[in-house]
Amino acid sequence: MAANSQFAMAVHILTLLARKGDQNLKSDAIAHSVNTNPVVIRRILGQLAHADLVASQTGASGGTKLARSPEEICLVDVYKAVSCGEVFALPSRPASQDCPVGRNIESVLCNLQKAIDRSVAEKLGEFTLARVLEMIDSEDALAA
Amino acid sequence: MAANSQFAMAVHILTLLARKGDQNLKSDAIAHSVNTNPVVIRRILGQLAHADLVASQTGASGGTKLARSPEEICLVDVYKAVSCGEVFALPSRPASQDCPVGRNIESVLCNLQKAIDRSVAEKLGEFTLARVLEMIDSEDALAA
DNA sequence: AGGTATTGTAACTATACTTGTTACAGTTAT
DNA sequence: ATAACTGTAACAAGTATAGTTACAATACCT
Repeated sequence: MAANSQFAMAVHILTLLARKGDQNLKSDAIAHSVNTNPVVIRRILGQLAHADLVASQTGASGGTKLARSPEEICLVDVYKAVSCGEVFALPSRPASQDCPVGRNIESVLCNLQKAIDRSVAEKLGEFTLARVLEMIDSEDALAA
Repeated sequence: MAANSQFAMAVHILTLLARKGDQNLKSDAIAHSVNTNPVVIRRILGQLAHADLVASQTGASGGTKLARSPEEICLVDVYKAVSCGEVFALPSRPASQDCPVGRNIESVLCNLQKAIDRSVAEKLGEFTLARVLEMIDSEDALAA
């Protein structure tokens, strides 16, 4: 499969929007920077809008801008907006209830899953969009 | 897609093997507990064998047992054995190099990816197979 | 009002991964 | 020898992502 890169694209998109400040940015311009199709961008923007991270305007001179300041947008929010939030999946078929292990593995795995997902969320909680923007700009300064 | 549940199945399998101690367990018996096809089990066992977590014997009265004690098998090892170890993917297409954000986003995302993957690995490093076994057995004791 | 630009979304294709399944060669105990 | 396993190839079905085209709905601008 094409590995799920929506989170990466979402961060890219939000970084562009953050730089644009209060101005609307068109999906076409974003698509150019991300190097993909505008519809792919608009799909992701839809998910971000649903999470109240961005706001779009239709019509001529429309486009999208951030719904909050970059300091108030956390990468956990982005992650939750565009992914299922689960690092690994539980089996689709239930284990055998005839087996002592099968009977209890599901709840153990479920707790483990929650612990792992929580640790990802906590780590992503350490980063704001503002900080990503700083990193981008400082890398650019280094290259200059 | 069918979500990737190989890690969950691998933990289930290893728990069964841990309970069996030094005795060989057949893929058929494992498949019964996991409620799937023996070939699916053998595929995962192959990955676990490659990581030196289990050892199999072919032939009549063959099967598989742990290659180390449950105290020496960590869930990070299992995770690394059966998955790519990446919580999110980087985009397959390179970003536009004409754009200041596009030029630098990849290295920022790559560092972020490493940080997240590291935090997952650290959390999984807190659990040994022995501890999973304890959890399974204590849940069983509660149910009894 | 009318023309134009832009979003939102449906529909379709190509690609690729996971799971389940059958089949069978190779290997080992009895 | 025979029977019982593993290892693995090959294939089908299901499903997710990414890319693309197309178009209705919406809003600006003259």
